[in-house]
Parts: sequence; C-alpha cells; structure tokens
Amino acid sequence: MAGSTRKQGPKRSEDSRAAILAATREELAENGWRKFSVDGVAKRARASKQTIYRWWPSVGAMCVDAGLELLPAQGRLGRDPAERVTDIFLPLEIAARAGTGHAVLRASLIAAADDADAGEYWRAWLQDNLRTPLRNVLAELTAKRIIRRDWEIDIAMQLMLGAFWHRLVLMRAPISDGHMASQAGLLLKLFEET
Amino acid sequence: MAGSTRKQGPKRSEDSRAAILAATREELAENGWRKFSVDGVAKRARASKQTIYRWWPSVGAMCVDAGLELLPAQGRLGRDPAERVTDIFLPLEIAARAGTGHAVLRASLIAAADDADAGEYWRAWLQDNLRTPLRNVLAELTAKRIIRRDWEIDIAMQLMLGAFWHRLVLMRAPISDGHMASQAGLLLKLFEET
DNA sequence: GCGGATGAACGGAACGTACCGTTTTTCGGA
DNA sequence: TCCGAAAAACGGTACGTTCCGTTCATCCGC
Repeated sequence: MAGSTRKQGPKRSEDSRAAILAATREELAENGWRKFSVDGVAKRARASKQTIYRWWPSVGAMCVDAGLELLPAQGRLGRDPAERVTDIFLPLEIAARAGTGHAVLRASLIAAADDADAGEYWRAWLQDNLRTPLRNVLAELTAKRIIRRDWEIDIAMQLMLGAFWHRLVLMRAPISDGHMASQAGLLLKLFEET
Repeated sequence: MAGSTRKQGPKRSEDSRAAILAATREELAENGWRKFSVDGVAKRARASKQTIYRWWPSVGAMCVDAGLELLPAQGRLGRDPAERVTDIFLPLEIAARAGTGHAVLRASLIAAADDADAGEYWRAWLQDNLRTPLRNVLAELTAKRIIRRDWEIDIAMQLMLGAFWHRLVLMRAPISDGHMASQAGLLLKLFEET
C-alpha cells in the first residue's frame, strides 16, 4: 500500500496539541512525575482525555514530547573545536536555565527513565540529535589531528551529559552559564593528542 | 525532660521492617516509581499500611531506604591512589551488577529525584558516605603532590557519578565490571600534577 | 495498660475506556 | 456544480477500578 488513501475526516487540531503539551509542562513543573495527573492536563488544556490517549502512545511519551519542545533549535555553528562540541549540547543548557525549564526538564527526564516506552523515544532523540552530531565532530577533529584516534563515542557522551543529569535530576542544583562549554573543555583535554 | 522516661510496650519489629523494605524492592523492580503501589507492598510483606506510614515520613523516603540497603558495606581500603578513590564508589557498582539491583537502584534514584523529601534524604546520604570520604582522599593526594591543588570537590563528584547515572538511569545500559575504576582513572588524569 | 502490629474499611482522587452530540473534512451521486 | 452521507476529531460526561492516606477494631507482648 504505497498510497495509503486517507479517506475522510478532519485533520488533527494543532491548537489542541499545543495546548495539551503546554498544560503537560505546567503539570510536570508543579507536580512532578508520580503525582502527574492526566485529568489535570485535560482540565488545564480544556481538552478531552480521549484526545490525549488518541495521539500519544503513553503518558510518558507525552511528557518527553513536552520536554523536547522546550529545547531551542540550535543556532550557530562554531569554528573553534570546543565551540563545535559545545553547540551540540547547548540547547539543553539554555532550556534548563530558562524559566521553569529546570523543573520541566527534570520531570520529563524522570518520566523517560521510569517508563520503558518513553525511554525508547527519548533515547532515539538522543541518538539522532546529540550522539550522531558529536561523532561527526569528533571524527573531524581526529582527521585534523586535534584529538587522539582511540576515543569512544559513549565515553564522550557520558562526559558531556553525565554531569548535566547529576546536577539537574539528582542534585536539583542550578546549571551554570557556560556549563556545556566547561564540559567540552574537559572532553578535549582528555582526548587531546600525545 | 532531661531524664527521658522509660517507655512501655514493645519495640519496633525488625522482622516487619525488613519484610517491608524487601517488598518495596520487589515492587520497585517490577513496577517502577510511578506505578509503585503502597498497597502492593503491604500485601507482599503481610504488613499493615499503618505500620508503613508510621515509620517512614514519605513513600519516596521508604524507596530510598530500600535502595540504600542494597549497598554492601565497603570492604577493603586500597593503597594505590586510584584504588582509594574507587573503593568509595564501589558499592554502587556492586549493587547495580547484582541480581535485580540495576532496576531497584534505578527506581529508587528516580524516587529520590521526583520526591523533594526523598531527595533531601538521599543527598544527605551522598554527602556523608561519598562526598566527604572523597574530599578526604583528594586532600591526602594533594598533600602527597599526586594531584594539583585547584581541584573542586563538586567537579570530582560529577565525574565519578555522572556517567553512572547516565548509564543506570537514563540509558538503562549495564554497568561494566571496573566501571568505577575507570572513572577514578579519568579523575586522576584530569587532576594530575603539571 | 500501653505501645506496636495486623487487617478491614473509609472517602477521595486518578486511571483508562466508552459513549454522546457537535464540528470539520472528504467523497460520491444527483 | 451542488448536496448529503460517511468518517474522523473534538469537548464533555460518566463509569468501574485501583490506589492513596487515614481511621477503627482487635489482638499481642512487655
């Protein structure tokens, strides 16, 4: 069925989708994950629960969606090696430092960690938007003889993200301005030539 | 009331306490944090819910208790600098690699991250059992001129624990044998003299 | 008898599903 | 071309179930 004919009916309401995700963020920031209430989201968004359950495979996936929507599209592409690495992870830092982003992002990640389906969704995003770009940049830096040849991508990911989770999720500590730049500095120092 | 009057009646039942924490671990491993059920714990442990609510200030605190009980008392004290650092964090690695420890520890940490009270409890444990010992060891290594003087304890904690959370909580990836030793190696390399 | 324990019961909240009536979109026949 | 039928999405209400956190009744050991 190449052309699966979409027969009839109205399209999905973008207004409703946006209202539901905004309400999800409010609910996550106020109540966290365990006390998160779908009824509360429906009431806030003036949406029917049916609409929520129709479009999201699980409550956790909806929370991850709401969290990811908080990340700004990455802007500049730096020239300096450290900047190249930093820019990949900068959206996380920016989102965590803006408004209630800290609480929303934390609860959203907790949802991804606690719910198996949501976790798969979240890790797929991580793979596409952070891991692959980082691997490309590191490969380029290897070719330019700026870093050693024997780096491992998972070690690099752990170094760039581990401290972020530690502060954001477990310690509830603020994310400082320049956090990702610092981590990128550590990474390049560990991987530098000779 | 300087002289605390001798109380009458029976003491707290150790059997009940142990059964409740064991049941909590089963429940956490099977259902995670959001679907964690106090009724389920009571049923498994053949305990009354009143007993649970009497002795733990919150459900999250009980889950953290159950998780911490999984950590073995740390054994040897190494002589090598890397071993000294490794030994502090080794109980986490051991617990995560044994049986259902991976799932229990993950859900327990999620509870600590999601519940404010449980988080305080958890961070107090972290401070006493990991942060302070690490600071002592690092101070000793500084005196012996093995590492530089300008290390920061929070950077060190992030480096030792960040990758662990990343794998255990967010990625659901196994913790390899020797994980903490590797992290200790990275730490000493970053902090080494000259 | 006092304090701890079990077990049953309570009102309230949230879950996930099933309808309802309405609105929006597309298709096919007059 | 126009118009009505069919399909799908929507807000809203209701249902039965599960879990929460608390309270009561009843034992038991010091």
